[in-house]
Amino acid sequence: MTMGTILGATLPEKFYYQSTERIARQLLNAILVHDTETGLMAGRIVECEMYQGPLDKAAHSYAGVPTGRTAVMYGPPGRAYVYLIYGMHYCLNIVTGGVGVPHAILIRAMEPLAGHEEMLMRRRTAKRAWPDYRVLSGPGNLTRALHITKENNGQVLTDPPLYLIAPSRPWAPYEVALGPRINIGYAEEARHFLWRFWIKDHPAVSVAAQAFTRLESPEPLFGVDDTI
DNA sequence: TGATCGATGCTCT
DNA sequence: GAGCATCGATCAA
Repeated sequence: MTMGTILGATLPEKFYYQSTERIARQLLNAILVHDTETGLMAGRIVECEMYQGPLDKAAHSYAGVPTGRTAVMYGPPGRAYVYLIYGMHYCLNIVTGGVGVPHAILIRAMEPLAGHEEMLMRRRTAKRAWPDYRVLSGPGNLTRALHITKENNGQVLTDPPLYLIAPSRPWAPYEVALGPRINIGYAEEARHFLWRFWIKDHPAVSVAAQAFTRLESPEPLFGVDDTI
């Protein structure tokens, strides 16, 4: 499969003005592209988690006041929020929620579609190599493979180098699984919210907690037929 | 196959 | 100064 057969239209700005919950479900239909100096890399999003501002004790924006790190979340939606965690891993979020409403969606896993060699090279360590289908599994792993860093923080997602597109043809049928988010045990009642979405049984979903609490039908991608 | 632990630096209190 | 939206190596079984 070539990129020409995969790539469809770039998701427009108004895609990001839908509710965070709707965008999270639709992201499971979308493709993230990173156009770098060393080549174009792309993957289908298969797992994500939403974080919804002051109502959500797990969110960086829970305090409700912008800080140096979280300022991007308070700005217009459709931008990248990238932060460093545990001193060594970057995590990529898509800002949603509208200006002043600090929501974001963490991308946790993707299915590789283009740039496999580049991704595998970036993920390789001294002792291990990963199978192709797991090269973008895990929030820290996918940023490493796709070379997404602090440099991407605040970038708009409607233009290169980092942008979201619709596939040029529908994906195979799938079910959407919902469950609690990963590694937010500190978040009290919010740790029970079913704010993690993934494609049921997809092999690229991050290893932990495949067990789902609820199943849903896919959410059609915004305007895929007639609006873009 | 699963549990544990160390790495490593930034952000916010 | 404490803790973190993680990962990979190691060790036990």
